[in-house]
Amino acid sequence: MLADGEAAELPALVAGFERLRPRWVWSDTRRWAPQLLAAGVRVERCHDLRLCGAILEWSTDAEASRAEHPDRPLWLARGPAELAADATPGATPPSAGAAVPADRPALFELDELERHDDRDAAGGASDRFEGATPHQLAGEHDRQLAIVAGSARPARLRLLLAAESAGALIGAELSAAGVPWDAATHDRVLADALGPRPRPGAKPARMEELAARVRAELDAPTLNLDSQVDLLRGLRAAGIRVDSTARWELREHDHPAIAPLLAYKRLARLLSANGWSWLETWVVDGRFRPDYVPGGTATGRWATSGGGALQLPKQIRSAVIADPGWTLVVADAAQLEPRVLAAMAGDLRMAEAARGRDIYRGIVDAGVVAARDEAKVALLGAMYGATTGESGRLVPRLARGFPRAMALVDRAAAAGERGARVTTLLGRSSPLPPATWRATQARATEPEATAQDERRARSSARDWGRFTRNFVVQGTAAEWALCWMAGVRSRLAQLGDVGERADASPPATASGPVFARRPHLVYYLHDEIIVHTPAELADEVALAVRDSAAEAGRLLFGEFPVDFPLDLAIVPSYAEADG
DNA sequence: TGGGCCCGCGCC
DNA sequence: AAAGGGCGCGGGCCCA
Repeated sequence: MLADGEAAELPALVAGFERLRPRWVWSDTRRWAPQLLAAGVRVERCHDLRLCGAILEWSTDAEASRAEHPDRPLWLARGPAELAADATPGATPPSAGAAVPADRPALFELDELERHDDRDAAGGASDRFEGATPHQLAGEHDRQLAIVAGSARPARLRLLLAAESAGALIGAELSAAGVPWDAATHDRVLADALGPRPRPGAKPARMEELAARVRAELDAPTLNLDSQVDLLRGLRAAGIRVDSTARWELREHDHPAIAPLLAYKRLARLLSANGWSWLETWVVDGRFRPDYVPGGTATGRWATSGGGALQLPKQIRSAVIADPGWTLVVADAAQLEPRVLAAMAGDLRMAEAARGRDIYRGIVDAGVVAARDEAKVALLGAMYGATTGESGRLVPRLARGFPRAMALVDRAAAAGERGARVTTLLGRSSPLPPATWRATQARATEPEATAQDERRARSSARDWGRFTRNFVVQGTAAEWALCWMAGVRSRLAQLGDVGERADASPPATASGPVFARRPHLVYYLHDEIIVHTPAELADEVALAVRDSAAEAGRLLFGEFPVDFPLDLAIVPSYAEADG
């Protein structure tokens, strides 16, 4: 750990070096970026050793090269004192002309890799550093670069590592800036739906009324609607034949208790997930600051640990309101995953169907299916591995129309069923199935295997096949989104600060020292972003967002003729953008 | 009392 | 309209 005195000097030191536009190499962005941002220092680019190491650990593209670099990491602490020694005398930040090459990495001290990376249930990265001796940061960086250089597709991996690291910076910046949130509007939404805020321990009035009606209709005066067990028993006792209390199953039944029950469940969800206590916990000083976990899922999509930022219900998005004089630029990539599939499969016919705005309409126009809804269901089924129902019935039609795209996902599924890894376009590899999965497969091949053993094995093989089928598409879409967002980030940085003109928007001080006077990303949801910007820059921001989308397409797919249209809106409130 | 599981449901 | 993939989270509930 840094000594206190050194930690205090860190932001100024980093800010000084930043003028040389280095790529910072550090252990973990989550560990370093927040304190820098809090001190008003933004870093342009970095190499996140933890995230990049996790990618390279499993990359099948890098397999051969990894074998040539088997050394265990060995961390050597390098503190700010040594960092400063590279600079002009003392701890004075160097001027732009100082003799430090722009691409020379600056080194941060690291005593041990943090390891909340337990994505690999199959075992791997998390025990990799177990008991490792302290080790040189630069050595680990060199090791990672060597793996990339010796890999099958170094340019793609390099792009992936840069995008992943940019994502890590963005994650920290989103939390630092926060989503502008109007607590009064949120409270109004809650009160309209639930009734006034109840006393602690009491249920909102609307929920109590609905619960009473359900109990009356079921003739179960003491029924606890919040208990799944109790509720299931109550429904059955009233003659409603259900196997669960899930909404989609309840909807199938015609009974006077169902409507108030569904209404109750909807309100209960709102209250527990985004009610008044959520508001008090997560919205401070007019900003919602969730804790993002970039690269937190197997496919490379982000996760959150706290705040539930990736599940913001549409119901409360009206509380996302730009500061006075500011506005929101809300953009999402329309039908991202099918477009990604078409491009990565090199399926020209599917890309053609996707050109313009609506790929589902395009599939109908190509004569593959008769109706837009059928196209949608078939395409989702192809990407998710549907085998039954309408979706399963339509998938073969899709396969005839777009054999290349279908072959790509079918190959991925077949690999998964064998227990093999699959890889995204840029080189992120899927985890291996857990040991229990292998045991299930092995059992079915034994001489004394029963029919049930075989059924179980086939079923779990298909389960894993659906995962890998979806992995390649979802993971590559996540890569597109990372590149998009990284492009937006760097373009916004070039727009710079709004000046001190009398007619300029006032600073958004709650966004923190780095972002108070400049457009900045505030939200990211898989294929959607929100930029909070001074109103006078909104058009420039929109252009930056569109340019970045086009650039992301070229970065991943070169000149392959696929486009990634955006639904983009410049609005004061998130609720006014079409979801 | 706290950890871990299941359920249900919000988002993509 | 449902069913295929990925998640997080809160509540209930069981068990130590």
